[in-house]
Amino acid sequence: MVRQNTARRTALIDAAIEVLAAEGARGLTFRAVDAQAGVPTGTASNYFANRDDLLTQAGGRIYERLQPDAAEVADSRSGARDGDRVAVLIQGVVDRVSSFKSGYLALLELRLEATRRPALRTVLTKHIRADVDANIRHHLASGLPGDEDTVVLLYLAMNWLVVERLTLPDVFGEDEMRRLVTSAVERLLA
Amino acid sequence: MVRQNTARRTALIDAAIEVLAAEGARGLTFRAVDAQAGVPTGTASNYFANRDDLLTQAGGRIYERLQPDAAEVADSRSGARDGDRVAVLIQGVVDRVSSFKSGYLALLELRLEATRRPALRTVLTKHIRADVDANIRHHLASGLPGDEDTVVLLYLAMNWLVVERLTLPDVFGEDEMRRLVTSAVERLLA
DNA sequence: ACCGTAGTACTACAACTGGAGTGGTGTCAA
DNA sequence: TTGACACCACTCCAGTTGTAGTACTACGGT
Repeated sequence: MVRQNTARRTALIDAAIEVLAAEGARGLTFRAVDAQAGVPTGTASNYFANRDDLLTQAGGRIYERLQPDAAEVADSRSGARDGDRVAVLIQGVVDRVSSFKSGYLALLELRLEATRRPALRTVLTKHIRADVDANIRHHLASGLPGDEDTVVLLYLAMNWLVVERLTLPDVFGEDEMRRLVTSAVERLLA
Repeated sequence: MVRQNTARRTALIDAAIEVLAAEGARGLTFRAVDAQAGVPTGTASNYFANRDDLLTQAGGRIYERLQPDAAEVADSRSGARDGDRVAVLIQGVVDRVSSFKSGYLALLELRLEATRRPALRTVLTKHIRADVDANIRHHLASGLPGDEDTVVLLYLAMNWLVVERLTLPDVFGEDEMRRLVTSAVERLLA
Protein backbone atom coordinates (compact mmCIF):
# COMPACT_ATOMS: atom_id res chain seq x y z
CA MET A 1 0.00 0.00 0.00
CA VAL A 2 1.26 3.46 -0.94
CA ARG A 3 1.58 5.73 2.07
CA GLN A 4 0.03 9.19 2.05
CA ASN A 5 1.59 10.88 5.08
CA THR A 6 2.95 13.97 3.35
CA ALA A 7 5.15 15.18 6.20
CA ARG A 8 6.98 11.91 6.22
CA ARG A 9 7.15 11.82 2.45
CA THR A 10 8.76 15.26 2.41
CA ALA A 11 11.18 14.22 5.11
CA LEU A 12 12.15 11.22 3.03
CA ILE A 13 12.68 13.36 -0.07
CA ASP A 14 14.83 15.78 1.86
CA ALA A 15 16.79 12.84 3.17
CA ALA A 16 17.20 11.64 -0.40
CA ILE A 17 18.69 15.01 -1.33
CA GLU A 18 21.23 14.71 1.45
CA VAL A 19 22.11 11.21 0.36
CA LEU A 20 22.51 12.32 -3.24
CA ALA A 21 24.93 15.03 -2.23
CA ALA A 22 26.85 12.94 0.24
CA GLU A 23 27.02 9.59 -1.50
CA GLY A 24 26.22 10.41 -5.08
CA ALA A 25 23.71 8.76 -7.33
CA ARG A 26 25.59 5.58 -6.60
CA GLY A 27 24.62 5.69 -3.00
CA LEU A 28 20.98 6.59 -3.44
CA THR A 29 19.11 3.51 -2.28
CA PHE A 30 15.92 3.12 -0.35
CA ARG A 31 17.93 1.80 2.55
CA ALA A 32 20.25 4.81 2.58
CA VAL A 33 17.28 7.15 2.53
CA ASP A 34 15.74 5.29 5.43
CA ALA A 35 18.93 5.61 7.41
CA GLN A 36 19.37 9.31 6.61
CA ALA A 37 15.80 10.07 7.55
CA GLY A 38 16.10 8.05 10.73
CA VAL A 39 13.14 5.84 9.95
CA PRO A 40 12.92 2.06 10.01
CA THR A 41 14.27 -0.01 7.16
CA GLY A 42 11.73 -0.49 4.43
CA THR A 43 9.91 2.79 4.92
CA ALA A 44 11.06 4.40 1.69
CA SER A 45 9.90 1.31 -0.15
CA ASN A 46 6.42 2.07 1.10
CA TYR A 47 6.49 5.65 -0.14
CA PHE A 48 8.04 5.42 -3.58
CA ALA A 49 7.30 2.96 -6.31
CA ASN A 50 10.90 2.81 -7.45
CA ARG A 51 14.12 4.76 -7.82
CA ASP A 52 12.81 6.72 -10.77
CA ASP A 53 9.88 7.92 -8.73
CA LEU A 54 12.14 8.98 -5.90
CA LEU A 55 14.53 10.86 -8.19
CA THR A 56 11.77 12.70 -9.96
CA GLN A 57 10.20 13.87 -6.74
CA ALA A 58 13.60 14.95 -5.45
CA GLY A 59 14.07 16.99 -8.61
CA GLY A 60 10.91 18.92 -7.92
CA ARG A 61 11.66 19.37 -4.26
CA ILE A 62 15.16 20.80 -4.71
CA TYR A 63 13.93 23.62 -6.86
CA GLU A 64 11.27 24.35 -4.33
CA ARG A 65 13.91 24.72 -1.66
CA LEU A 66 16.30 26.71 -3.82
CA GLN A 67 13.78 29.47 -4.38
CA PRO A 68 14.63 32.66 -2.53
CA ASP A 69 12.34 33.41 0.37
CA ALA A 70 9.98 36.33 0.38
CA ALA A 71 12.20 38.52 2.55
CA GLU A 72 15.03 38.23 0.09
CA VAL A 73 12.82 39.16 -2.82
CA ALA A 74 11.54 42.21 -1.00
CA ASP A 75 15.08 43.15 -0.15
CA SER A 76 16.09 43.01 -3.79
CA ARG A 77 13.34 45.43 -4.70
CA SER A 78 14.56 48.13 -2.41
CA GLY A 79 17.74 50.17 -2.40
CA ALA A 80 19.77 51.70 -5.18
CA ARG A 81 19.40 50.89 -8.87
CA ASP A 82 22.97 50.69 -10.08
CA GLY A 83 25.69 48.22 -10.96
CA ASP A 84 27.11 47.99 -7.48
CA ARG A 85 23.70 47.04 -6.26
CA VAL A 86 23.52 44.23 -8.80
CA ALA A 87 26.90 42.96 -7.69
CA VAL A 88 25.71 42.80 -4.11
CA LEU A 89 22.55 40.99 -5.09
CA ILE A 90 24.36 38.48 -7.25
CA GLN A 91 26.89 37.84 -4.54
CA GLY A 92 23.97 37.16 -2.25
CA VAL A 93 22.50 34.63 -4.63
CA VAL A 94 25.83 32.88 -5.05
CA ASP A 95 26.28 32.71 -1.30
CA ARG A 96 22.78 31.45 -0.72
CA VAL A 97 23.10 28.72 -3.31
CA SER A 98 26.54 27.78 -2.06
CA SER A 99 25.25 27.52 1.46
CA PHE A 100 22.64 24.96 0.45
CA LYS A 101 25.55 22.87 -0.67
CA SER A 102 23.84 19.52 -0.52
CA GLY A 103 20.97 20.84 -2.60
CA TYR A 104 23.19 22.17 -5.30
CA LEU A 105 25.32 19.04 -5.47
CA ALA A 106 22.21 16.90 -5.53
CA LEU A 107 20.91 18.98 -8.40
CA LEU A 108 24.08 18.30 -10.33
CA GLU A 109 23.74 14.61 -9.66
CA LEU A 110 20.19 14.79 -10.91
CA ARG A 111 21.25 16.61 -14.07
CA LEU A 112 23.62 13.79 -14.84
CA GLU A 113 21.02 11.23 -14.01
CA ALA A 114 18.61 13.08 -16.29
CA THR A 115 20.83 12.11 -19.19
CA ARG A 116 19.51 8.61 -18.72
CA ARG A 117 15.98 9.29 -17.43
CA PRO A 118 13.56 11.10 -19.73
CA ALA A 119 11.00 11.63 -16.97
CA LEU A 120 13.56 13.34 -14.78
CA ARG A 121 14.83 15.38 -17.71
CA THR A 122 11.37 16.71 -18.37
CA VAL A 123 10.86 17.74 -14.78
CA LEU A 124 14.21 19.47 -14.49
CA THR A 125 13.93 21.25 -17.81
CA LYS A 126 10.59 22.66 -16.81
CA HIS A 127 11.77 23.92 -13.44
CA ILE A 128 15.00 25.38 -14.70
CA ARG A 129 13.52 27.10 -17.70
CA ALA A 130 10.92 28.61 -15.39
CA ASP A 131 13.62 29.74 -13.01
CA VAL A 132 15.62 31.41 -15.74
CA ASP A 133 12.54 33.15 -17.07
CA ALA A 134 11.58 34.30 -13.61
CA ASN A 135 15.04 35.74 -13.10
CA ILE A 136 14.82 37.60 -16.38
CA ARG A 137 11.39 38.99 -15.63
CA HIS A 138 12.29 39.91 -12.13
CA HIS A 139 15.43 41.68 -13.22
CA LEU A 140 13.80 43.60 -16.02
CA ALA A 141 10.96 44.66 -13.77
CA SER A 142 13.29 45.78 -11.01
CA GLY A 143 14.64 48.71 -12.92
CA LEU A 144 18.20 47.54 -12.46
CA PRO A 145 20.50 48.03 -15.42
CA GLY A 146 21.02 45.13 -17.82
CA ASP A 147 18.96 43.28 -20.41
CA GLU A 148 17.94 39.69 -20.96
CA ASP A 149 21.35 38.52 -22.14
CA THR A 150 22.88 40.08 -19.07
CA VAL A 151 20.77 37.92 -16.85
CA VAL A 152 21.36 34.72 -18.77
CA LEU A 153 25.10 35.25 -19.04
CA LEU A 154 25.31 35.98 -15.35
CA TYR A 155 23.31 32.84 -14.74
CA LEU A 156 25.78 30.82 -16.78
CA ALA A 157 28.93 32.22 -15.23
CA MET A 158 27.66 32.15 -11.67
CA ASN A 159 26.46 28.60 -11.96
CA TRP A 160 29.87 27.39 -12.95
CA LEU A 161 31.47 29.52 -10.30
CA VAL A 162 29.37 27.69 -7.74
CA VAL A 163 30.36 24.38 -9.27
CA GLU A 164 34.01 25.27 -8.86
CA ARG A 165 33.49 26.43 -5.34
CA LEU A 166 31.63 23.30 -4.31
CA THR A 167 33.59 20.65 -6.16
CA LEU A 168 37.16 21.95 -6.48
CA PRO A 169 37.45 24.91 -4.13
CA ASP A 170 41.19 25.23 -4.64
CA VAL A 171 41.05 26.04 -8.33
CA PHE A 172 40.09 29.59 -7.47
CA GLY A 173 40.61 31.12 -4.06
CA GLU A 174 37.76 32.60 -2.08
CA ASP A 175 38.93 36.13 -2.75
CA GLU A 176 39.37 35.51 -6.42
CA MET A 177 35.82 34.23 -6.61
CA ARG A 178 34.39 37.34 -5.02
CA ARG A 179 36.41 39.47 -7.38
CA LEU A 180 35.11 37.45 -10.32
CA VAL A 181 31.54 38.14 -9.31
CA THR A 182 32.19 41.86 -9.32
CA SER A 183 34.08 41.67 -12.55
CA ALA A 184 31.33 39.66 -14.22
CA VAL A 185 28.68 42.14 -13.23
CA GLU A 186 30.71 45.13 -14.38
CA ARG A 187 31.36 43.71 -17.81
CA LEU A 188 28.04 42.07 -18.47
CA LEU A 189 25.94 45.09 -17.62
CA ALA A 190 27.45 46.98 -20.54
CA MET B 1 50.21 -9.42 -10.43
CA VAL B 2 49.76 -5.91 -11.81
CA ARG B 3 49.70 -5.83 -15.59
CA GLN B 4 51.94 -3.45 -17.52
CA ASN B 5 50.55 -3.53 -21.06
CA THR B 6 50.04 0.19 -21.55
CA ALA B 7 47.93 -0.04 -24.70
CA ARG B 8 45.44 -2.21 -22.91
CA ARG B 9 45.55 -0.06 -19.81
CA THR B 10 44.72 3.00 -21.90
CA ALA B 11 41.93 1.16 -23.63
CA LEU B 12 40.51 0.22 -20.26
CA ILE B 13 40.68 3.80 -19.02
CA ASP B 14 38.95 5.05 -22.13
CA ALA B 15 36.32 2.41 -21.61
CA ALA B 16 35.93 3.62 -18.04
CA ILE B 17 35.27 7.13 -19.34
CA GLU B 18 32.51 5.84 -21.58
CA VAL B 19 31.00 3.91 -18.73
CA LEU B 20 31.10 6.96 -16.48
CA ALA B 21 29.26 9.02 -19.05
CA ALA B 22 26.76 6.37 -19.95
CA GLU B 23 26.01 4.79 -16.60
CA GLY B 24 27.25 7.34 -14.12
CA ALA B 25 29.51 6.80 -11.18
CA ARG B 26 26.94 4.31 -10.01
CA GLY B 27 27.63 2.06 -12.95
CA LEU B 28 31.40 2.24 -12.89
CA THR B 29 32.47 -1.25 -11.91
CA PHE B 30 35.35 -3.39 -13.06
CA ARG B 31 32.88 -5.65 -14.77
CA ALA B 32 31.27 -2.81 -16.68
CA VAL B 33 34.67 -1.59 -17.81
CA ASP B 34 35.56 -5.06 -18.99
CA ALA B 35 32.39 -5.27 -21.00
CA GLN B 36 32.78 -1.80 -22.51
CA ALA B 37 36.37 -2.51 -23.50
CA GLY B 38 35.43 -5.87 -24.94
CA VAL B 39 37.91 -7.81 -22.83
CA PRO B 40 37.28 -10.87 -20.67
CA THR B 41 35.75 -10.54 -17.25
CA GLY B 42 38.32 -9.88 -14.59
CA THR B 43 40.77 -7.98 -16.77
CA ALA B 44 40.22 -4.59 -15.15
CA SER B 45 40.80 -6.18 -11.79
CA ASN B 46 44.28 -7.07 -12.97
CA TYR B 47 45.08 -3.54 -14.07
CA PHE B 48 43.76 -1.41 -11.26
CA ALA B 49 44.14 -1.90 -7.55
CA ASN B 50 40.66 -0.60 -6.77
CA ARG B 51 37.98 1.82 -7.82
CA ASP B 52 39.88 4.79 -6.50
CA ASP B 53 42.86 3.93 -8.63
CA LEU B 54 40.69 3.62 -11.70
CA LEU B 55 38.92 6.94 -11.09
CA THR B 56 42.14 8.81 -10.53
CA GLN B 57 43.69 7.52 -13.73
CA ALA B 58 40.52 8.36 -15.61
CA GLY B 59 40.73 11.90 -14.27
CA GLY B 60 44.17 12.34 -15.76
CA ARG B 61 43.27 10.73 -19.03
CA ILE B 62 40.22 12.87 -19.73
CA TYR B 63 42.18 16.06 -19.54
CA GLU B 64 44.75 14.58 -21.84
CA ARG B 65 42.05 13.91 -24.41
CA LEU B 66 40.33 17.25 -23.97
CA GLN B 67 43.42 19.19 -24.95
CA PRO B 68 43.19 20.81 -28.37
CA ASP B 69 45.38 19.22 -30.98
CA ALA B 70 48.32 21.01 -32.54
CA ALA B 71 46.45 21.97 -35.71
CA GLU B 72 43.83 23.77 -33.72
CA VAL B 73 46.39 25.70 -31.72
CA ALA B 74 48.18 26.76 -34.89
CA ASP B 75 44.88 27.79 -36.36
CA SER B 76 44.11 29.98 -33.39
CA ARG B 77 47.39 31.82 -33.85
CA SER B 78 46.61 32.89 -37.39
CA GLY B 79 43.94 35.18 -38.78
CA ALA B 80 42.51 38.43 -37.55
CA ARG B 81 42.95 39.87 -34.05
CA ASP B 82 39.53 41.18 -33.21
CA GLY B 83 36.42 40.34 -31.26
CA ASP B 84 34.72 38.46 -34.06
CA ARG B 85 37.74 36.26 -34.24
CA VAL B 86 37.48 35.49 -30.54
CA ALA B 87 33.84 34.57 -30.94
CA VAL B 88 34.70 32.12 -33.69
CA LEU B 89 37.45 30.57 -31.61
CA ILE B 90 35.30 30.25 -28.53
CA GLN B 91 32.50 28.73 -30.53
CA GLY B 92 35.04 26.23 -31.80
CA VAL B 93 36.09 25.31 -28.29
CA VAL B 94 32.50 24.90 -27.18
CA ASP B 95 31.75 22.69 -30.16
CA ARG B 96 34.85 20.60 -29.63
CA VAL B 97 34.12 20.02 -25.98
CA SER B 98 30.46 19.31 -26.68
CA SER B 99 31.41 16.78 -29.30
CA PHE B 100 33.46 14.79 -26.81
CA LYS B 101 30.26 14.42 -24.90
CA SER B 102 31.18 11.33 -22.96
CA GLY B 103 34.42 12.94 -21.85
CA TYR B 104 32.73 16.04 -20.57
CA LEU B 105 30.01 14.15 -18.77
CA ALA B 106 32.56 11.81 -17.27
CA LEU B 107 34.49 14.83 -16.04
CA LEU B 108 31.38 16.11 -14.30
CA GLU B 109 30.87 12.74 -12.69
CA LEU B 110 34.45 12.84 -11.52
CA ARG B 111 34.05 16.33 -10.09
CA LEU B 112 31.18 15.09 -7.99
CA GLU B 113 33.10 12.01 -7.00
CA ALA B 114 36.01 14.26 -6.05
CA THR B 115 33.84 15.68 -3.29
CA ARG B 116 34.32 12.37 -1.55
CA ARG B 117 37.82 11.38 -2.73
CA PRO B 118 40.74 13.60 -1.77
CA ALA B 119 43.13 11.85 -4.13
CA LEU B 120 40.87 12.50 -7.07
CA ARG B 121 40.29 16.07 -5.98
CA THR B 122 44.01 16.76 -5.97
CA VAL B 123 44.46 15.37 -9.45
CA LEU B 124 41.54 17.27 -10.92
CA THR B 125 42.46 20.55 -9.23
CA LYS B 126 45.95 20.35 -10.65
CA HIS B 127 44.81 19.64 -14.19
CA ILE B 128 42.08 22.22 -14.24
CA ARG B 129 44.10 24.99 -12.69
CA ALA B 130 46.83 24.26 -15.26
CA ASP B 131 44.26 24.36 -18.04
CA VAL B 132 42.87 27.70 -16.93
CA ASP B 133 46.35 29.15 -16.65
CA ALA B 134 47.27 27.84 -20.06
CA ASN B 135 44.20 29.44 -21.54
CA ILE B 136 45.06 32.74 -19.95
CA ARG B 137 48.64 32.68 -21.12
CA HIS B 138 47.70 31.56 -24.57
CA HIS B 139 45.11 34.25 -24.91
CA LEU B 140 47.32 37.04 -23.66
CA ALA B 141 50.17 35.93 -25.90
CA SER B 142 47.94 35.71 -28.93
CA GLY B 143 47.41 39.43 -29.20
CA LEU B 144 43.67 39.01 -29.13
CA PRO B 145 41.74 41.60 -27.16
CA GLY B 146 40.76 40.84 -23.59
CA ASP B 147 42.53 40.44 -20.27
CA GLU B 148 42.79 37.72 -17.65
CA ASP B 149 39.30 38.23 -16.26
CA THR B 150 37.93 38.02 -19.77
CA VAL B 151 39.36 34.58 -20.17
CA VAL B 152 38.22 33.32 -16.79
CA LEU B 153 34.71 34.69 -17.14
CA LEU B 154 34.40 33.17 -20.58
CA TYR B 155 35.63 29.93 -19.10
CA LEU B 156 32.92 30.06 -16.46
CA ALA B 157 30.06 30.94 -18.76
CA MET B 158 31.03 28.56 -21.52
CA ASN B 159 31.44 25.67 -19.13
CA TRP B 160 27.93 26.03 -17.87
CA LEU B 161 26.65 26.53 -21.37
CA VAL B 162 28.11 23.15 -22.25
CA VAL B 163 26.54 21.66 -19.14
CA GLU B 164 23.16 22.92 -20.25
CA ARG B 165 23.66 21.67 -23.74
CA LEU B 166 24.71 18.21 -22.64
CA THR B 167 22.36 17.63 -19.75
CA LEU B 168 19.19 19.61 -20.48
CA PRO B 169 19.39 20.62 -24.13
CA ASP B 170 15.85 21.99 -24.18
CA VAL B 171 16.43 24.74 -21.64
CA PHE B 172 18.10 26.81 -24.33
CA GLY B 173 17.67 26.16 -28.02
CA GLU B 174 20.64 25.53 -30.27
CA ASP B 175 20.31 28.96 -31.88
CA GLU B 176 20.00 30.69 -28.56
CA MET B 177 23.19 29.04 -27.41
CA ARG B 178 25.16 30.25 -30.40
CA ARG B 179 23.82 33.72 -29.87
CA LEU B 180 24.83 33.56 -26.22
CA VAL B 181 28.39 32.73 -27.18
CA THR B 182 28.58 35.80 -29.38
CA SER B 183 26.92 37.93 -26.77
CA ALA B 184 29.26 36.73 -24.06
CA VAL B 185 32.33 37.53 -26.12
CA GLU B 186 31.08 40.97 -27.05
CA ARG B 187 30.39 41.99 -23.49
CA LEU B 188 33.29 40.35 -21.76
CA LEU B 189 35.93 41.77 -24.04
CA ALA B 190 35.07 45.29 -22.91
C1' DA C 1 67.46 -25.30 -32.46
C1' DC C 2 65.97 -25.98 -27.70
C1' DC C 3 64.55 -24.72 -23.23
C1' DG C 4 63.20 -21.97 -19.36
C1' DT C 5 61.10 -18.09 -17.72
C1' DA C 6 58.48 -13.96 -17.29
C1' DG C 7 54.56 -11.57 -18.43
C1' DT C 8 50.05 -11.75 -19.86
C1' DA C 9 45.42 -13.37 -21.54
C1' DC C 10 41.65 -15.83 -20.38
C1' DT C 11 38.42 -18.70 -17.47
C1' DA C 12 36.23 -20.07 -13.57
C1' DC C 13 34.98 -20.05 -8.91
C1' DA C 14 33.50 -19.07 -4.34
C1' DA C 15 32.17 -15.97 -1.21
C1' DC C 16 30.27 -11.80 -0.02
C1' DT C 17 27.65 -7.68 0.06
C1' DG C 18 23.79 -5.10 -0.04
C1' DG C 19 19.38 -4.10 -1.54
C1' DA C 20 14.50 -5.01 -2.96
C1' DG C 21 10.20 -6.32 -1.88
C1' DT C 22 6.67 -8.21 0.95
C1' DG C 23 3.91 -9.94 4.63
C1' DG C 24 2.71 -9.71 9.36
C1' DT C 25 1.75 -7.48 13.66
C1' DG C 26 0.83 -3.72 16.64
C1' DT C 27 -1.10 0.98 17.21
C1' DC C 28 -3.98 4.90 16.78
C1' DA C 29 -7.90 7.53 15.40
C1' DA C 30 -12.18 8.22 13.16
C1' DT D 1 -14.71 -1.89 13.69
C1' DT D 2 -12.17 -0.36 10.16
C1' DG D 3 -8.60 1.84 7.65
C1' DA D 4 -4.13 3.76 7.39
C1' DC D 5 0.22 3.63 8.92
C1' DA D 6 4.66 2.49 11.68
C1' DC D 7 7.67 -0.89 12.51
C1' DC D 8 10.06 -5.24 11.99
C1' DA D 9 11.69 -9.50 10.02
C1' DC D 10 12.56 -12.55 6.54
C1' DT D 11 13.61 -14.25 1.95
C1' DC D 12 15.25 -13.85 -2.51
C1' DC D 13 18.20 -12.10 -5.81
C1' DA D 14 21.60 -9.67 -8.51
C1' DG D 15 25.94 -7.97 -8.97
C1' DT D 16 30.80 -7.52 -7.60
C1' DT D 17 35.05 -8.67 -6.04
C1' DG D 18 39.40 -10.92 -5.82
C1' DT D 19 42.03 -14.67 -6.86
C1' DA D 20 43.58 -19.17 -8.33
C1' DG D 21 44.66 -21.80 -12.15
C1' DT D 22 45.75 -22.73 -16.96
C1' DA D 23 47.28 -21.66 -21.51
C1' DC D 24 49.75 -18.81 -24.68
C1' DT D 25 53.61 -15.94 -26.50
C1' DA D 26 58.00 -13.78 -26.77
C1' DC D 27 62.48 -13.54 -25.60
C1' DG D 28 67.13 -14.48 -23.87
C1' DG D 29 70.55 -17.85 -22.87
C1' DT D 30 73.07 -21.95 -24.08
